[in-house]
Amino acid sequence: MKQQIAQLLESALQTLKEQEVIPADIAPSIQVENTRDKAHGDFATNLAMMLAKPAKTNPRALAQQLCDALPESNVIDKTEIAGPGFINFFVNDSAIYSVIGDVLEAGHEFGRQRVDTANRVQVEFVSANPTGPLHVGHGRGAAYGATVADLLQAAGVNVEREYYVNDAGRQMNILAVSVWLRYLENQGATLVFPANGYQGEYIKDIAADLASRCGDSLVRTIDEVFADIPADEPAGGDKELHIDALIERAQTLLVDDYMQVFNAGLESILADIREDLGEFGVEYQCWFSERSLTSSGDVDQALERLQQSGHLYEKEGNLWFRSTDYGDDKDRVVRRANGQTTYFASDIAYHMNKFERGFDKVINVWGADHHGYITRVKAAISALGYDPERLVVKLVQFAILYRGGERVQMSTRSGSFVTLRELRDEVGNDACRFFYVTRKADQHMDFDLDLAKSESKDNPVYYIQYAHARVCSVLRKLESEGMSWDEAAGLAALERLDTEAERDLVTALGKYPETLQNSAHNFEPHVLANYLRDLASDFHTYYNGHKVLIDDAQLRNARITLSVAVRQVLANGLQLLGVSAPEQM
RNA sequence: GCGCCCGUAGCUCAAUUGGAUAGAGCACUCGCCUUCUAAGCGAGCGGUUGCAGGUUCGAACCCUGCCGGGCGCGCCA
Repeated sequence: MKQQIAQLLESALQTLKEQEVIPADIAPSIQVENTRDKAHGDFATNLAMMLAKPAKTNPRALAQQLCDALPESNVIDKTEIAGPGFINFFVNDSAIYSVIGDVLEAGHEFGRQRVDTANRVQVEFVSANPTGPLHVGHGRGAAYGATVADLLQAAGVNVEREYYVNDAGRQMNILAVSVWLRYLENQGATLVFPANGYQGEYIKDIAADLASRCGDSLVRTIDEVFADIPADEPAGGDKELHIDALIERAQTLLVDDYMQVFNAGLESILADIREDLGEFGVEYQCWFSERSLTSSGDVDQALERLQQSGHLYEKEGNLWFRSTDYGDDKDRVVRRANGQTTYFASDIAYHMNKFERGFDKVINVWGADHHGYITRVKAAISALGYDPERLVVKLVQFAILYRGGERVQMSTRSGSFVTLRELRDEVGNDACRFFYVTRKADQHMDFDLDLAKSESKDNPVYYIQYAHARVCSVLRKLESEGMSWDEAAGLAALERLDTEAERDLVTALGKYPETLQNSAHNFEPHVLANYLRDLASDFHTYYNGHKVLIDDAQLRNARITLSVAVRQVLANGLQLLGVSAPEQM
């Protein structure tokens, strides 16, 4: 519809150019927008205001000339000039109402675009370190990333979802030591658990599991383990030195068996994360291992490429990347004097790998606390010769939980953080998914647990689902009353839907496809969430004032047809948000 | 100190990316069940968009400077 109007305007523009009202050499981008207020018609353009200056006339006069030059159209009822020079378009009802037939014909495909396989986009999200269960902060990234990916797919993008598994590095070694020490306890040893170790109960479960698989083959005496280890923090020492020494000791004592312990921790936690996300409706096409970047040679290759192009230099034995060439605050070390590559080096290799895999665009969903990394990663991408615009980083702020009006305190240290699983158990997957994406991602959000759990109109999830269930209910009632619905008759009688509420509802349906597109391409799921709430509201208003199951068969068929179309759009939208559309509540 | 993000109704948030009179929900006040689910609907109340300038036909949005809040500034991950 917008395109049709834009074409009419284009034609009018040409006419005025020929009449030399408007200079021939300007080519404005014609903007047709939805009106905010229906008193302004259905669509509006600001064209006259944009052209008034070059045409050396006032906007309203030019608007009139544009209107006069508009070709005849069977879609437009009338145009009006309003405000400072807007041209408002009033579309005739049959054009507006045709969307109902479109919805019913397309069904669950309505609003979706066919996937263009040439346009490959990767969405990487969550990517939490596999050192413990996901918490509510990861949950928001999961809901956001999954929804963005689904939206893009619906918008016709060939999407691949990926989880970057940080299965290398010091944190993972700390996890391995934590598991091993709990295993030793499980095998009867008494020891003081390191302050910097992973304290959670889940470590004990992994240790017990390890014990049942390996028996006592991994047992070493406490004297061996702790001999000459520097004191831990509670004993007046340094917790970092303490844990690092324990890591080294574990590797020395266990030799090849160390990796068995290491992998026991990694695999168990990864399996848990995978299951957790699966239950949350989040699936990945690829779980990408950080370790694989080293074994495949990608890290070496990436550094080699940077070396070749002159972006690396050595200083004090360390190898540095000159990221300051690309606006970074300081240069960054990629390989330490001891030969170890840094985490950043892995990140460089990882992004090189992504582009080498042929993705046109790469979207990273990061916690907002990682924003400092954007500059250096983009710098590396540029230095490797890729267009940094092909990487889009979306930052997700943390959600603050409230229960009973009180902020739920969370801290990793005390182990009192709330896991995603606990949250899902408490409020349900539907409310979780919806609440997480109902606010802009880069905005702090307050997550009201009581509201998410409440089964009332205050809860937007229930509110939308209820609208869907209501239509289902009407259809059930229809059947039990022995009445029937004739879709063709309904479509033929749409002109009977002549009340204001009905026209509003149909207009809302017509906005679904573009809402979906905007929501997808701007990576803003909240736009769709808000739309669905508004659509549900329009339907509730309609439902309250219009009885559907009436004796007038023609009007009844038309109203059912409209209701079913609304149900379809609600279902389509909810599905994209990962929320169920119940038939009964 | 430097860098990034944010500041909108009493509260939680929108605002089609520069458009018309800044909108919803909650809270508060008042109405609506003999009707397909009241898990619903309607009406009212509520604003100097943190402050001050600037850019233009037009600013919550763009620019500058303040004020206030968050985060980041390791060879950690």
